[in-house]
Amino acid sequence: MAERDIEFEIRHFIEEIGLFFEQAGLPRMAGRILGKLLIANPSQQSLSDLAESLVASKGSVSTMTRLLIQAGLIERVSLPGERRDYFRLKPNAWFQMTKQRMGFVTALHDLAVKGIGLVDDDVPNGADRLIELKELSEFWESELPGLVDRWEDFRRKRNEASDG
Amino acid sequence: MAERDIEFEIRHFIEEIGLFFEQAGLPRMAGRILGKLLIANPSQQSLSDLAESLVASKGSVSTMTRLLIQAGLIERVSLPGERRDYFRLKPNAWFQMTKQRMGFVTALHDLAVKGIGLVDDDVPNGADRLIELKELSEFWESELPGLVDRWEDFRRKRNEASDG
DNA sequence: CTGTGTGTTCAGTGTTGACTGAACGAATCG
DNA sequence: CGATTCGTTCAGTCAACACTGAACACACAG
Repeated sequence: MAERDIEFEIRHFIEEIGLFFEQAGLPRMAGRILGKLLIANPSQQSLSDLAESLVASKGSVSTMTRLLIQAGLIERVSLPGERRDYFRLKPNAWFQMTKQRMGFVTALHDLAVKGIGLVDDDVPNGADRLIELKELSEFWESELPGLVDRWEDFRRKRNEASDG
Repeated sequence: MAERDIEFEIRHFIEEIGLFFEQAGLPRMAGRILGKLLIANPSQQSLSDLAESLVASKGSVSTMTRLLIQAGLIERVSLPGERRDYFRLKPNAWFQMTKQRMGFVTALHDLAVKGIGLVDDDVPNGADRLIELKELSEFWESELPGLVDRWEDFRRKRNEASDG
């Protein structure tokens, strides 16, 4: 495959990742930054690097990096004697993302409990849908710790396999 | 607590649910419909019911119910000798939602594999972030079946406890 | 000090998309 | 057959927001 084709495919890949994360609720540009950082070499990229390769304004990249840092997906890297900052994906960022989703779960739990309190006690099965919701969030809360453990096991085993 | 207060609180609850699902990517009106169906008595509501109680146009409700049906969260109920249709939450809708999220996971998996193919083989650790992504989606795929089983167990136990 | 490269902020723009309201088709009742 | 009610569709409106580009503040070099 020619150099030019690969370059084209990489741009396409970044765009796909951008669309993916847009669908997941992030601004498209934030998704593009994630895409770029996923395949970038070197793995850390400066704000100007990102702006140039994504054909975006520095303002936009600045805002989006801030967003992504706050979301815990990337981190800022500063080097002594270097004026510019670099950004790179946080290790374990993807799992972090799923862990953060758990905030949603507890929010749902609270809402469910609140709703149950509002339902008329005299109505038979009046709160059954809310109870199901509450139970689901409790289920997730009970599952999370084991999930984290098994993920760490999973990663460890993969690493051992690739090292040895 | 006075009737009027409860009514007010219920409206507020519906609004909160609406905001919650808006944050999760749905249109706010779709979230409000879910909120209404969560506490509604009776549990099935007609399009006109929903439009009236949510102070929305029938057009909007029609569009959003279609969306929610396609998402597998609600279902249409028609009765013989009844002109109007009714909508109600699908049982197990909430868990269905988490299962559907898994579609995202496989999409991510495909993207990760694609990205790995694009990374220059000569670069040491060039694809490590993509590999982490791929492994995470594989991890989720391996976890899902057990998760479903345990959720069904969980529900069954709760039901037995409340029945007996 | 000036000059250069850095990142942030912010007003303005353009677009997306949720929502409305009216027009329409379909079904039921008199 | 109207007349009525139901649900859908669609053009238009409005607000939210991603993104740009310029102005700005800061740091360092000469």
